[in-house]
Amino acid sequence: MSRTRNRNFPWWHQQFVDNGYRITEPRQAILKVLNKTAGHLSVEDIYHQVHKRYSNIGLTTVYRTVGLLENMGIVRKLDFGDGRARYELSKGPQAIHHHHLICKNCGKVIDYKEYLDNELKFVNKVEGLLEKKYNFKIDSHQLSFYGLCEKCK
Amino acid sequence: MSRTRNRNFPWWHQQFVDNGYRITEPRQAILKVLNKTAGHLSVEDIYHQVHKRYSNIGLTTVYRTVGLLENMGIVRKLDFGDGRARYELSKGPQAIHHHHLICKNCGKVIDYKEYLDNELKFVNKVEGLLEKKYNFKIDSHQLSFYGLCEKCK
DNA sequence: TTGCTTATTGAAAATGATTCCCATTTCCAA
DNA sequence: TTGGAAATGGGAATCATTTTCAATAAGCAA
Ligand SMILES: [Mn+2]
Ligand SMILES: [Mn+2]
Ligand SMILES: [Zn+2]
Ligand SMILES: [Zn+2]
Repeated sequence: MSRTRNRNFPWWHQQFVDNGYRITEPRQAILKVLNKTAGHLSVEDIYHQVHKRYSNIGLTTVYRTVGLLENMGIVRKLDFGDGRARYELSKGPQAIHHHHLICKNCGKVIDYKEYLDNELKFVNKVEGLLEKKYNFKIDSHQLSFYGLCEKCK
Repeated sequence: MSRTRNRNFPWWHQQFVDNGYRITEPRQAILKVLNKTAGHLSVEDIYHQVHKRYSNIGLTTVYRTVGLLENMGIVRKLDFGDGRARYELSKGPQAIHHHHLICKNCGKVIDYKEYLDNELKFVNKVEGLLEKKYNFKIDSHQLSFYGLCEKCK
């Protein structure tokens, strides 16, 4: 057995290194929560989860980390109109491309993955068009449908 | 000339009446601003505009009215990540169905209207599917593309 | 028109999410 | 191992939005 350190780094490790960001305990803990917990987590949600194991990690750090992850494209910031930002993974093995169906009355949110192929075709066309016409470099999109859920309609 | 009152009500008038909402000066002033001013207005933007003519109308009223209009489907609430809500007409002669292209760096927002027919076809399909599968009543959608603008890329 | 009922309003205070500050700690390249 | 920059955490500060409540004014009935 060599004393070689475990090279089985998490999927996001290299991206941190490439950006010159340090791999700290708070960051690892937060990423772990994001990987393990499904759904649309608020900063407080994450904070509470993280707090179970690391009661020393501060709320401010969660805010900062989540912001960092957003800039890195690892996480996506969502606004469902409940007054607080929510986050979900946009990279990594857990992340599945999807969009949202939102109830305007009770705020229920459904992740849906239907029509991915059609969407891909459609979205690619629009992206190409927009990139050319407006000289943008597009790297993501978001599609949301709004209405009333089963219970609320 | 008859003394008959002008029946040339603004397009949103009937919707107010139908809902039992009163047609007040603040509400008229705010609607007028929304109709006249293009773009994505923050509550403060609206407040400042309105204030030019009606310096007595309060900020709170703008918040309330804009919320009312959102519930009525007259206005759409947008989040471009700058920490304040923004609004645009979603009904009336000024409203043109469109989506947004957003620069993640400088926050520039472009309204685009391309590919409307393709989109309509695609969106209708998805809507139908989602309504059936999740038993929702869908009444609107939002599509946004994110990237870097000409200057920022 | 006049009065009445009650929705609406405005000012000020409260709230609450997010950011800022800064002294202290931690990562990690050399 | 160590110096220095990056990161942290806790409390204060911000600032958009909401709440409160007394005053006002739409709109309906008479
Ligand atoms: Mn989701
Ligand atoms: Mn727009
Ligand atoms: Zn609902
Ligand atoms: Zn830009």
